[in-house]
Amino acid sequence: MSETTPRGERKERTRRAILDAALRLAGEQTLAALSLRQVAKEVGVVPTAFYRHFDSLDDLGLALVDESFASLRGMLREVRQGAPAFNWIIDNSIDVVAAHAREHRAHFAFIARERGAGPTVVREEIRHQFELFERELAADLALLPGTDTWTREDLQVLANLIVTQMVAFGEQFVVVRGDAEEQLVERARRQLRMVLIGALSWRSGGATS
Amino acid sequence: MSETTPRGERKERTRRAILDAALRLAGEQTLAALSLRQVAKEVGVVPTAFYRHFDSLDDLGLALVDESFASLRGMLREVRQGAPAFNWIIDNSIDVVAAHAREHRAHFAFIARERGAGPTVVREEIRHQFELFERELAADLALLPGTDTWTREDLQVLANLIVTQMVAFGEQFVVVRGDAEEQLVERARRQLRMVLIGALSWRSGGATS
DNA sequence: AGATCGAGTGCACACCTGTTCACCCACTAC
DNA sequence: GTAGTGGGTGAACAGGTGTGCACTCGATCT
Repeated sequence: MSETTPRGERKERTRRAILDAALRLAGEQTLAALSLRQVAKEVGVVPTAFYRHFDSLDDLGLALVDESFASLRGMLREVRQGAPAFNWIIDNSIDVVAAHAREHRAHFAFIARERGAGPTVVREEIRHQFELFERELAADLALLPGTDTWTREDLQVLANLIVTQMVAFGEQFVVVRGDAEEQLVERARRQLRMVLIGALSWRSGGATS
Repeated sequence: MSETTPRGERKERTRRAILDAALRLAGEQTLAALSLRQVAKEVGVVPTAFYRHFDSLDDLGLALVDESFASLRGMLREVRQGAPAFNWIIDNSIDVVAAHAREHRAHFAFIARERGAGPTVVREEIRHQFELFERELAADLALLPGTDTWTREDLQVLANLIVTQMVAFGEQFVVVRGDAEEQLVERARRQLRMVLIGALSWRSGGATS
């Protein structure tokens, strides 16, 4: 190995290879069922070389979480560029999530899988990241027309509801193939519309029945 | 082992012990990361005895899924006993889910975990079971006042939305401890109210913004 | 020029993995 | 009472597991 490469570059290349291999292998099972030796073999490197880059598989898992959420944050930034109106949320955000899920399918699937199973530390980090999303979304919602009379708590509750739906949408989107995709998008759009109609008549509409 | 027990009873007892042990161990990691020998040791039985009861760990997994959903079905039956009105759905269904989640915490956690990770066959079975729930809920929703003009598809979409929320609620409920529980319940109630307000003005209310 | 660093190697260890096989021996059926 | 059934045993297998340690040898520093 190693023709004549600058040191840092070589290290970075191996690190990337490990991350990619782990992401691929975790896609077939789950991170918790993954072994250091499997990853090393997939990369084409001796098992002990792994330790030059990560302390443990949990460490690797956290790195993958970071990577995955980096692309998700990019997505969020994109969503925020639109005009602040309810219709805009419905039409744009779902398409943006779908586009990014298509592009980073492996990362989406990884998050979906490790969100519930996966090493404790990884689960916690993912949950934390989603909480951040939730807070940012709540802040955005406060800027929308019609939410003037809302309490901070109500905004948070709605944000949680929307994030839950989007997570579920992403999870299903990543599993589905081809023609069913558009169908899934249409359903998500309708659901988000239902939710936002309900939200619009929240303070004004009152109770139920 | 085996003092002087009737044969069938003895077998059933061991089977139960295996299921319980597997449920407990899976709670600490995930089913996919579980080994036959771990389970056998936990039960206090030799590894090969496992095969007298299950063909494989996947087989065991399916049995656990069946068990978990059996209690969920009991829950569903309970929810259906109420009067068919929107208010009733909000006030009852969440409490019922919470009560059952408290009582069958391990089963709920198992489903939540294995829904995303876990052996393929187990994932598919869980997804299928939730689909059945969705269909039953859609049928119930059709009986409610105000859904007369809805298409079958719209009912399905709303049912999916509600099931998604309830699954997310169950997942979070099972993770939380003590005082935060009631807070979580209150949030779920408010969210369900938002959703149903939106649903009520679905056909009548029209688009948005 | 020579010294140092550090990514990747190779070997070794003790342990855990699924599965096979022949074997008990308490229960059941006759 | 005698034959058969079947849950549980214990040893053995070929292989996979994480990790420690001494090593190479090119890239980097002085």
